[in-house]
Amino acid sequence: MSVSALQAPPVDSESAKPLSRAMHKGQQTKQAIVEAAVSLSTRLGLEGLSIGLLAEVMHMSKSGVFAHFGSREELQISVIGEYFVRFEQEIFYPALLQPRGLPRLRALFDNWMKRVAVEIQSGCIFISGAVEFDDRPGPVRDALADSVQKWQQAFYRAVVQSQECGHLQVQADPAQIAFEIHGLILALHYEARFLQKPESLARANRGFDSILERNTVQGASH
Amino acid sequence: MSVSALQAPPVDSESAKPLSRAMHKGQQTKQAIVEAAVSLSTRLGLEGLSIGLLAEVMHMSKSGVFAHFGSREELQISVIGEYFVRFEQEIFYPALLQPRGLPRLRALFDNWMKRVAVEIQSGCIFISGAVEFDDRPGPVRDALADSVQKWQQAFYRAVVQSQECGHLQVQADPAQIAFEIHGLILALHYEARFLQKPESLARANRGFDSILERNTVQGASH
DNA sequence: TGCAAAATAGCACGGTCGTACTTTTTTACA
DNA sequence: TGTAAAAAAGTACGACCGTGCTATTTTGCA
Repeated sequence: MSVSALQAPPVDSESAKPLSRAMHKGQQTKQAIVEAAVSLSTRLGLEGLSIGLLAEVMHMSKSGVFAHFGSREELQISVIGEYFVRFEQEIFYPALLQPRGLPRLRALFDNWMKRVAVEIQSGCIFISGAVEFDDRPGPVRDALADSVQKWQQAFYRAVVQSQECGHLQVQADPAQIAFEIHGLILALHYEARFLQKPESLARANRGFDSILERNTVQGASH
Repeated sequence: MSVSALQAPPVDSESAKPLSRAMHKGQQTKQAIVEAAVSLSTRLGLEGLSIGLLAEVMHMSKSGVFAHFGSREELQISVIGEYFVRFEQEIFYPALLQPRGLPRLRALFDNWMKRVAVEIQSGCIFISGAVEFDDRPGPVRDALADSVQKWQQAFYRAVVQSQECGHLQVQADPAQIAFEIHGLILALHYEARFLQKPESLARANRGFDSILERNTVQGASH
């Protein structure tokens, strides 16, 4: 589960989730609980997620749900883990199918935009969680920061590779580019979800194009 | 308290706050409570603000605090109002002392950066509140959205004025510029406060300069 | 098929929350 | 200074929270 987890699709066929065969009942329902918890957390935040509400949604008793995790913190950490796995599957792995450099960087951003179109209605744990845990140290905050830094590194890597491929100017600061892209994503979330401005998605796309233009090597093929 | 509230400094000398004379005891302590509530809310969010904790900080009874507002929602709305007043005083009014156009736009952003340097340790209600209330309709959300839109309009106005003064290109989309500036501020908050990256402030400043450069009228004096 | 083990439910506890109601204290003006 | 009004405290209630403990049900393997 190191950074290399972002480099290649998962190869384990043992711990995969929907192979109800070879998976005991407990693990199945635990997986189902985590999925319901993710759904609740995207809307209510990790802090808004309560075991009582989760039990109600699952048609289970509070203690039945609780027994799978042992503590609320462990539940929250499981949610973050599951959320990150989905991030990998929906955004990163598909982007790896594109060739290195600008095409992959674009795919990374485009996949993100597709996901955001959904998250406008639900919410993003990496954004709400950052606000909820920004001065609340502990294992939940650590798990959250780890996940965030993993995708930030993946984005950073894609920018650097674009430079190595001769698509982006070598004198550009890749961390600065990653920072500005992050800003576009945050502004999109804020303005589309809270202020309900439908034009925000186009604005984020325009901002991304503008960043690329201004750092593109003239005449490069991509 | 309409949009014009951003256009000029307050002129009322009657309802000003520290004139303990002519202000009954109740209003004084209410003001003190609101100030303590703002301090708590910046750190814990508007949702994390509780009457019990606030009473403890104020060395008062819960019911004593409660009586001043009648409901938690009213307390939260008071906090938002006070927070917005500070925004005006620390960011907007000083910027109005600068001449129209780029100097004022720069002052707006610079004042913001100064304030963020403080908010790194505490937090920003306009950011945490957006996450907490993005799908929780009601008067608190409305008050929050109103305040946010007021400063967004002030920023937008400064950009348009920069175009009118011949400082920024007229073909630029001022709303797009405002959107990208908003993104820089959000990324700064996120990366400095949650991820604790100290270089974020410089990154935000670089991003702002880059936005201006790319929309500046060549040879304009500013 | 029986039986240990795993999964789930039931119940209780102490805590915090917002808020309603009543009582006491403090204020400010005649 | 006396007194009505304002401010603050006291108390209680019901709701939800996380979590520990015990009983019951369900599972899966010998």
